[in-house]
Amino acid sequence: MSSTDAVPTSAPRTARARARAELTAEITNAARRQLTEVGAAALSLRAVARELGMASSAVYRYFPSRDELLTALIVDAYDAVGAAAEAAERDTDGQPTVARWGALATAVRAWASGHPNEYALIYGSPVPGYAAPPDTIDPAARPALAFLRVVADGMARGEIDAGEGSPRPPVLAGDLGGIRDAGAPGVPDEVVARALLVWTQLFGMISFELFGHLHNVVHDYDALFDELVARTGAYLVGQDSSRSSGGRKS
Amino acid sequence: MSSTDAVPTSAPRTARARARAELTAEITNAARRQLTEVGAAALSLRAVARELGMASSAVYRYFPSRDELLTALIVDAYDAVGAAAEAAERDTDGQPTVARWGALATAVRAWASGHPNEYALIYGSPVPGYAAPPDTIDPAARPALAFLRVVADGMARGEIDAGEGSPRPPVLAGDLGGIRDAGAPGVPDEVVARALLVWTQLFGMISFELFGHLHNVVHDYDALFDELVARTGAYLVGQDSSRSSGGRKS
DNA sequence: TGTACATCAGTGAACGCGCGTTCACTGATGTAC
DNA sequence: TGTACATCAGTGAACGCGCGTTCACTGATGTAC
Repeated sequence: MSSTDAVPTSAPRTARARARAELTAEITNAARRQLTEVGAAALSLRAVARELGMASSAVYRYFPSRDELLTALIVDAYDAVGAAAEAAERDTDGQPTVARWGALATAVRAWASGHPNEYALIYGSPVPGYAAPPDTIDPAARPALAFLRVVADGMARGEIDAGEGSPRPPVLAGDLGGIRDAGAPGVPDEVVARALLVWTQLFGMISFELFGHLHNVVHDYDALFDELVARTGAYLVGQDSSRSSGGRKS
Repeated sequence: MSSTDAVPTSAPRTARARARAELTAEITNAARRQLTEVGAAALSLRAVARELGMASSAVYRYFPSRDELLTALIVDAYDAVGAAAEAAERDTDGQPTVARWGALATAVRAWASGHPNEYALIYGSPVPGYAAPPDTIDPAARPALAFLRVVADGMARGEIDAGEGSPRPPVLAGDLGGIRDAGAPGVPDEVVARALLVWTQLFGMISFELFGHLHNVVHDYDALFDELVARTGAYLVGQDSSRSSGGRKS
């Protein structure tokens, strides 16, 4: 889950290398903890150093600047949701598409609820003055790619009713085709469009919940989530929209 | 559009009062401009004062603290989207529900695109260390209430097919009922649930666009938006989901 | 209409704070022979 | 295996910065009589 895991953990030989790997992880952990308390924009190198009981200048042996530390946190966060989504996808292999979608959506929401500030870091407002470097691109794509695998799989197994496609402007068809090429082979435009709809709905719903836009309006967020996920699932596979299966999870 | 408009603008008698109203507006304008450049978390009283060429201490004659200035900006932003949504609702009076939904959604997105930092301020991550005071509650509800008017109106005119309701857990039914009571009289739970789905989808889609999650994936955001809004419109009124009307706007 | 007093707007200096980053340094760990 | 030198980790002081907020003050505007 930590960015240092990207580098193979296979027994760093020297004591120095071992200590370095451990301290790098401890620093990102402390930063993550600080994120939880104070939010992304207020994350400070000095506070992290303080929490670890070391001189603030020492942190510079591990991260060349505050922004690089932020980048590590962002990559970690994307990797964490990505891993959660991939696990849900893997664990439901062979199950009906609607169930797989429900599991994946629930996994994303569970991660978000458990790590609200990390969720806000990657799916909320961009951090002012921070430009995400290219290293974040691949991790950022992981959750969506896991989702597209569910869609492509459902399509291949004939569980998704693509209906009769209606004409779309060529630019849009091009974008939808690009998504198909990137991770949903064999999925027609119609279904890619549905996938985009339910995917953005998922994040809109989670953001509304976590950022307080349903405060005093919704009281049982679990129930609402299950209801709407059942609906988006039905929509995704092309079932009649007015038939909402009340399939509840755990 | 400015928070000072809440106080009746009806000719302040004394020159002092007039000057005070003007300067208060100038301060929020400068703050809004700063927001555009630097984001919410980095908004600073001193920078605002600098832009207006006055001593930083002078700002305290108008706003007792930085947080109060932030609150004014938040209220202004909600009022601005709210006004845009209400105008769309009003201007499409008598038109089909799907068209009204399209106009309202397009108006919200247009405002968001034109004021990305204000959008991020109210619909993005919460500002760390800032707790929204009760004054923000009413303005925050305006866009949703305008939307619910469209739904209630469509229901009353028989344009929305409610289908046969399926059983829902009592807590959820209670929440949906609360929404009906708050602004959608006569709208059955089934349709309130659909409204929640398309409403959260709208903001998820806008956030993905503005916060860069579709970067290099989608190239024609207008086309995608029109496509998905046509779909959520059809879903809202209970039309067959696989029939997407290609209704494009302006 | 004119005067005396109260209210308010704006100034500039100062407070204490935490921040990111640099630098010369000490001592420990690693490497070459 | 032992020594000599190079590399690295961590320290503590210092830099310059911008921030929110307070305070005693000056001068202008408003109000009561």
